[in-house]
Amino acid sequence: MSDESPKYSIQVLERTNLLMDLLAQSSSSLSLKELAARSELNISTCHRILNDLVISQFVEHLPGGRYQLGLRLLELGNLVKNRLNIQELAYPQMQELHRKTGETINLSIKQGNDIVYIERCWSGQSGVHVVRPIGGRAPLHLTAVGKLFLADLDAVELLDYVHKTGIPASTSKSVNEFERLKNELAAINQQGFSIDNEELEEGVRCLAAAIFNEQGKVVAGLSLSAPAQRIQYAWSQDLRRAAKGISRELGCHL
DNA sequence: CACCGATAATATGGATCAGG
DNA sequence: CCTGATCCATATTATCGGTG
Repeated sequence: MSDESPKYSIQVLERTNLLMDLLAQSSSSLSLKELAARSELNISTCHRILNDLVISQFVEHLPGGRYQLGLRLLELGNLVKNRLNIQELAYPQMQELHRKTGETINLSIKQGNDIVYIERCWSGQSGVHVVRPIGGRAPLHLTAVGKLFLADLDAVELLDYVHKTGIPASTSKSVNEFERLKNELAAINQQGFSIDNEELEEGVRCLAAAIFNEQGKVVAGLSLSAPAQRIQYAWSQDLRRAAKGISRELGCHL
């Protein structure tokens, strides 16, 4: 998680956010004591904040005293989701790509220094599939879609990203030096698609093509992920074609 | 319009209580 | 005895009106 948030000016909001993040990171519910320990907040501070979150239903207070994220977040999340109509536009194309390749097709957008998966097309049948959860995140420089966004940055913004994150490696194949990354991004802009060659996860390769808005900015990426040996590089052209089609529907005329 | 700063309002955390 | 809930004095913070 790499969220370089500007400084909070209201402390409780920062703390509230911290508690919600802790709840989000935990797979199970957490007790007051655990939350206080992990957040390093005083137990009574924790208790008060959580109490108010329970009143607003951002957090649920389970019998037994444990806390978990509440349904209110789903309500709000759905409002946001409805706004992201890029998914609707992209979905038919994603289905088509999936039908043709048999592999998982993802749609992702950029948020801070990460990409977030917002839509997915796959079928559980036959063999191993690479499936990332919707809402899941991954660093820009380690993913095919992320590199599309990086390739769209100017030199200053790219340097800024590199400094802020330190472009850490995730596997032995990760590109974690600035020069190599820069060269790769230049190549991406030339060829119109990007590759993640087992850089985020061993054994998994991805191909991706960018979706542009009416101003010609990259707003999302269409990607295909599969076990490394199954990837066919010809698919990158299919991705490109599909991404181009979606871009046109978004009003991009390039 | 953004930025200060005094002050009212609030959050804090140690202490204490409750209950299992 | 341990965890969670509540209380309360006070340190910290948010607010709002003024100023450049």
